[in-house]
Amino acid sequence: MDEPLLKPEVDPPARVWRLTSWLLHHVNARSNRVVAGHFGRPGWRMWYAILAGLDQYGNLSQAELCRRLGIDRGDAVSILNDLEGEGLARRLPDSTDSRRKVVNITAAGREMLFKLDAVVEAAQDDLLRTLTPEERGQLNALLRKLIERPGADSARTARHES
Amino acid sequence: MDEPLLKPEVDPPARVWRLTSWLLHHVNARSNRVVAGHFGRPGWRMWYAILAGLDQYGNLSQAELCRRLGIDRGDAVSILNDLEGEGLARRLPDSTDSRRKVVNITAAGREMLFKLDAVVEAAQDDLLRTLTPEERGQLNALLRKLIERPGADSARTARHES
DNA sequence: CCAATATCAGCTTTACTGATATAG
DNA sequence: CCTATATCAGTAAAGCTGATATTG
Repeated sequence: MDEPLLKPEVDPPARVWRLTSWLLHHVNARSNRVVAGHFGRPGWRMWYAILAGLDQYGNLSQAELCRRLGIDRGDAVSILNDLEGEGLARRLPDSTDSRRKVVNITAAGREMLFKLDAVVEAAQDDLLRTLTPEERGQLNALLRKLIERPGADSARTARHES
Repeated sequence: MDEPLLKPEVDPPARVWRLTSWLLHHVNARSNRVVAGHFGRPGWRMWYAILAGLDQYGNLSQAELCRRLGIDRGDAVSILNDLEGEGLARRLPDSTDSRRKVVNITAAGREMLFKLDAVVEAAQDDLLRTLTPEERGQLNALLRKLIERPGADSARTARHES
């Protein structure tokens, strides 16, 4: 959990060291490894995203949930199978539209979500260890600025604490 | 090349929107897509890294090259096959150690490297479109700070223009 | 007849692990 | 005998595409 991001013998060429995309790639790779290491099995990102979505929005159809999360409907199926298999989520038929299945989170699912909160939080601390709190805020703000489309509702930055 | 990073219907839960790792993941995914779109075929990252390494360091064994770049030796084999097949790199036997093959870049390889410079540069501009030059510099500095091990030679930040 | 839903099967890219023959 | 090199084979995770039966 404390391995260096770059092994000491690594010495990236100046050309790649200049690139935001190269830096992003490696920092991202590390953050993936760190969280995966804490969680102990693969798929944590989707688990977390889906559980978080169910907790926050609740009672959506699978398709609608996936649209909100920006993930593939096909991929979600097998993950929801796993989540349901472990009693973390439930699929119920939609009474008003029998094509749909309404998904929601269970009590155990909420527990898992809290556990994942801690895991993911620890991973952030690990990843951002070398940054001051101010720098962490800056980084998040810059990354959000890259994600937000130019004319989008930027009130969310306020809504969700910076 | 101008698609939004997040589709308009996507509305990430507050839990993931807080996470540096989630933001990194998505920004990184976009930068990958953008560069791949410009380049037209997969593998550009390794091509670029290897050509850049060969250009900057030159005349290294495959293993040493991979160590410097931080990539897998096995993966490099097939990419070097491609590069050699297209006349962009050459493998020569090492006269002092017949286990080794010394790799170097060709004139055509350097041309490809310049072409990739432009491709990758365009992708950065595309990706960072919503940031001011100052913000781009900040972002790079923060990402580098995350990569650099605490006690490492931080002169490289100076060496390689910020 | 067309569109949306949930599901399944398959592919691609990237990274990693392990085995091998050869040579220091 | 042990280590390093180049190579190859196989695997796993994540993302994406396309097809299907069912229902609105």
